[in-house]
Amino acid sequence: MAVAGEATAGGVRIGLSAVVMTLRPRPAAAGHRGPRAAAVPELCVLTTDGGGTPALPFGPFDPVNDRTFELSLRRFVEAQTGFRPGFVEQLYTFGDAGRDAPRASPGPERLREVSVGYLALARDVSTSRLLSSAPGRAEARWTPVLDVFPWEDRRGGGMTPPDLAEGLMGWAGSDAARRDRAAALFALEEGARWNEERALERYELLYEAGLVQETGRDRGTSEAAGPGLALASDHRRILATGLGRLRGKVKYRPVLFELTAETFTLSELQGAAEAVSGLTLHKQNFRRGVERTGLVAATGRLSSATGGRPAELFRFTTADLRGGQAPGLALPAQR
Amino acid sequence: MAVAGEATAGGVRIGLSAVVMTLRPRPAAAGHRGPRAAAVPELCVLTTDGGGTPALPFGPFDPVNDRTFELSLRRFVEAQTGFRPGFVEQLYTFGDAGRDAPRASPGPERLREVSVGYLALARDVSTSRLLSSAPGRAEARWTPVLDVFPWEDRRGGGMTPPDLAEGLMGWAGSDAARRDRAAALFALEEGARWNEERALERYELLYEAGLVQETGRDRGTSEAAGPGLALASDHRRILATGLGRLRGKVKYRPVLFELTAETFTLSELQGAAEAVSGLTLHKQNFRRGVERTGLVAATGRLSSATGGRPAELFRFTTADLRGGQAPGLALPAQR
DNA sequence: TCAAAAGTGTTATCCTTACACCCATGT
DNA sequence: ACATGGGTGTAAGGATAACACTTTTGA
Repeated sequence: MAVAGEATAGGVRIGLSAVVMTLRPRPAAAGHRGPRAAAVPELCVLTTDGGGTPALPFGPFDPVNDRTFELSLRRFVEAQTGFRPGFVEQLYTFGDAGRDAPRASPGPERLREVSVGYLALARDVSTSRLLSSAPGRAEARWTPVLDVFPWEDRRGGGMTPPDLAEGLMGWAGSDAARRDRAAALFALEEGARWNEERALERYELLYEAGLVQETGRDRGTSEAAGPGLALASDHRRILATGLGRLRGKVKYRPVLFELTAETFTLSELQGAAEAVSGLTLHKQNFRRGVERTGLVAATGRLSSATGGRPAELFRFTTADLRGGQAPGLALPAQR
Repeated sequence: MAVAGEATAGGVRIGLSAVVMTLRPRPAAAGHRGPRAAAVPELCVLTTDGGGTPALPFGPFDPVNDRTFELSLRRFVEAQTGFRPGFVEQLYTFGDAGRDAPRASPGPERLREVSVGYLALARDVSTSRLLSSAPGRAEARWTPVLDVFPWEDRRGGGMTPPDLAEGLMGWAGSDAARRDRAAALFALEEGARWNEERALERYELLYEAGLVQETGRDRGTSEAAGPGLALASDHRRILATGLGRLRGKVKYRPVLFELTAETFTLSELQGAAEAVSGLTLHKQNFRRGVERTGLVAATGRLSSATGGRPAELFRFTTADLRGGQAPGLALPAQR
């Protein structure tokens, strides 16, 4: 029976990668005990630490014991991290040669790694314990997604930092196509609008432009620095895929409620939407949008943990009225 | 070197399936030489005929010779069918056990087949030759997609046929959840709105309800009949995935122009959108929507092949102005 | 009484939907 | 002239975006 689950042959191995996301209370900034701190959560991704570089949970597909990819994924994520994901959806299958380039393969042929990426969502798990340094096991932790992609945070009037914009323009040089592409993706021009869903394209542009750490690593040139936290292998690309998918999906399916508690105030819901999208949203228009969907219902109870006037608590109602599918939430940007 | 490209081991085999779609002139109905026949195209999918049941082009992934899935796909589609696809996009990776159930596997272990599905689009190829019965090769042909999914055609006031609605309600019985699901997906209730993107969910519901041929085949029970043309293995499910993806994508990316000729009249463009969506669209609102996107430009030339007043010819312009991404087309339903 | 956050009213503008009508060509 | 399809004007209704303002609590 050999190594169960190690599906290898002809230089191919099938593995599963998991982008497991949750919202966690943002740790209070040192020396700045903001009153609303609890209401501004942070989007985090589950990572393992297999020696230095953080990585996504990654495991072999076990064709003998698991009937489906999804079961396989749930099994190894729990084994590696002690965490049991809820909502799960396939992202993409990555099979390109060279995606893991500089690693020498053990055999005479190059080892070909095919990985099926999955997105999984979970409610706040700050109380539950992740596996830490169990023998022979990777250490699991929650890593803020915007630490990995700092340029994806547009809250607080956050523009693309000047040095990154300069780097992009330096790469583009006089190539008009490059300039246009960079300007469109990063909304560099005055009045241009930022599309939060295009996280993957932005990452890939930065990779191509040699502005992230992975470029140097994969080309075997230098260990150049770059913005954001680099991940192992092509995991940052997979994470960007997951972030883009989540940001898009929030707008047409009620997935945000996979990330929130049973009951929530509308401000908390808005905070969740802002953490996911990386945008500051317009309060009243967001509320009107939420009401229009009919996806939430007032519970009558109040939350007085907010510092100001107590807020009404709502809950998600699965009333998927209207012939169509259950919709998502409008994300009306502020400013 | 053995069978190059046959990636097998541990009971797993990786293959690629292709949903190659194009628009072709609908063959004139016998005895009804309609004048506008040329303007109403038909969405077709490339199929092979490996002994009786039509199948999608399916081939092994060749990890030795092909750097990427996409190259592998392009290679074997061309080899099998003589046809070279243009636009290509990954759909989904299917890995569930039992998806090919009744076939006895040769070895002691069950052969596990993982297939990566792809969507490919092509301009009208009615002039180019598909490979026909070359020795040792599958015969390729274009199969109308709506012959495979007759219930997906809502043009001409097409409602779900009464016998299918009855079959669904018979399956649902007094189970309210089943009734709601069927009613929502097939817009059975008065005034309910049909969502053309949900082709996969509709097919899966029919499969679950035992109303398509594949149900009986996979359960090994009877070779029951059912609406539409059954395909080999789970290829009808993959095709439904592709159809749903295409119908959705048309609305937010300019993919329709991957299917149309260099120049076209707005009526032809509308016919293409109707063939893809299975809807009858509102003429003027469709035009306004097209204009608003800025995706087409008038050429100044006229087409007098229409039977009435000559129509202006337009062409796709890749002017992806406006900071965001190039948009798709609005599909304003008629009636 | 004041800061902080909850929650509401109103308006201009745009897009969607829907109505009906005119225009240019071939037969 | 008339059938056939190409092409247009206009208006109601709803969604969106943007104004600023009132309410309720804790400190």
